[in-house]
Amino acid sequence: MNETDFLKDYDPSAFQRPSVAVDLVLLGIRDGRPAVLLLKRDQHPHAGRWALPGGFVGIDESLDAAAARVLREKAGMAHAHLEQLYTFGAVDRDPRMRIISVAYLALLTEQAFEAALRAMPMLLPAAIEVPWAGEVGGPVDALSPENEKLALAFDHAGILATAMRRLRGKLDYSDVAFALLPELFTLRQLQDVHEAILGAGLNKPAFRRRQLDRGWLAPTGAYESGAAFRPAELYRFQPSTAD
Amino acid sequence: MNETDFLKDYDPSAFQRPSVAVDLVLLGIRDGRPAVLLLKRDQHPHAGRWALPGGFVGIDESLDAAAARVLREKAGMAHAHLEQLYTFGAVDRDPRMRIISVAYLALLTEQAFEAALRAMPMLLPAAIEVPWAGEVGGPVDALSPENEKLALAFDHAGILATAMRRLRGKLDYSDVAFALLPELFTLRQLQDVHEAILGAGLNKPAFRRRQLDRGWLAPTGAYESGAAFRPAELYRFQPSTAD
DNA sequence: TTGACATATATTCAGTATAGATATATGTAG
DNA sequence: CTACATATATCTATACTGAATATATGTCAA
Repeated sequence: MNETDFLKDYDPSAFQRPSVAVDLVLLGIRDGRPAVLLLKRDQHPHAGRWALPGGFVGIDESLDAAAARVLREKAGMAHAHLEQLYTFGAVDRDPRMRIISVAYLALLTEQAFEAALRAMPMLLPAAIEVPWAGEVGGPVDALSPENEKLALAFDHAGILATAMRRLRGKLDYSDVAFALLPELFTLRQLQDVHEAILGAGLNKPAFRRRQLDRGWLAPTGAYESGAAFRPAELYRFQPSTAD
Repeated sequence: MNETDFLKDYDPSAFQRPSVAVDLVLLGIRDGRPAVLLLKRDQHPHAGRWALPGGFVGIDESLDAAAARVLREKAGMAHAHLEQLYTFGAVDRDPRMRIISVAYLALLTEQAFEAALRAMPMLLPAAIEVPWAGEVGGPVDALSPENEKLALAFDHAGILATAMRRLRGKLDYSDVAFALLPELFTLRQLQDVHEAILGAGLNKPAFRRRQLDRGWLAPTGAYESGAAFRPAELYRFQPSTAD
């Protein structure tokens, strides 16, 4: 910004500022499908619709800190994989006033997802249905536990679609999948996560090879228990030293 | 955001709002290297340092519209490939006041880059030096025409590094490279753009094959002229119909 | 105690893509 | 007309991928 613009701004009444909020896509895998945690709006506007948890950004609070605070306040969660997704700034996205929303993607393990549901009973777990393949695609649907399409508030359907595109895009060149898994996991669990996000089956031996060759998987020597068949080895995610 | 938070906001004096700005990374290829257009700051803070062109977002202006306006006002340009990059929201990124900046990446053809320099003589073309390979990396440097490292204002060095990471990441699965080329171009020019952005040489026959197999290149039957050797065929970018 | 079973893990093989090297084509310049 | 620089085409060895097959290892039920 240049100085002329800035000087105008020194007078707080010179022009109006938009409000800035963060909205969280709390995403996990549930019953083999991607799922998101939603809150029901009980007030105008969009009363009765389902919304992503969010909150305004404090004047002395960074965006990342605001996202972490919303995670704490709305999902009762101290830590999660949090990454900025996209900033939504259409003028009329909120009919009340100008609100710019910085969307964050929060990735939850299955345990964290269920813990959030217990801690905050007003949260609804909604399965995400992605009706397109690959990474280029239009809207997605959020389904109620009864498998009915949910009406989302504001532009939150668009935010959700952006989250799924981002997640699919990053899946095979980044380590995001591990943010959805517990500390110890089997290769089958890792593949299940990939398949849930991609919405497609994968070739098992090829998947194993690629994952093991990546150098991110540290075998633990321990094995899963309780299965009615040969138990699989448990692995741990080990961030690459080469990075 | 929930209603409690929102009601607080109905009273404009209840809490302060941050200012929201857009900053543009005006990027082109110059002398075979990626280059960015910068403005010298003549006022406190960071007086004498070089900054990305930017401007505040109007209360009735979408983020994309604000970016397009800055492109027009600061670079004298009606159109360019514009995409949102990342939103920077550290509390102390501007010492004067709280300003959240939504960074945009603007891709300019070589002609557009030079036209901007002519239209706005205060713009400085700075070569970008990326001291890392691949897509994961730290800071980058902006070099003056005399090849000296420029001191950038605010967190703009970080924004520039984010832009280069994004560009490298998108290069081979998206069509961004064509935004840096004129309407008609040869395969050699396309490869030059890729090599400039990646900072590395590429195998020529393999590059040609991959590009031609993608289905984005429409041969025109016309050939370049004026070269002291066999002229190459001119191609046109044709967005895939399958997408 | 033993064999059926379901899954993990290992191996193999063919088809495909890729990098790199080499060969050929085609314009300008002297 | 020939040298030359580059475009374009062809070839080959290698790596990767998907799919099929074989073997290992636990639980469970007869």
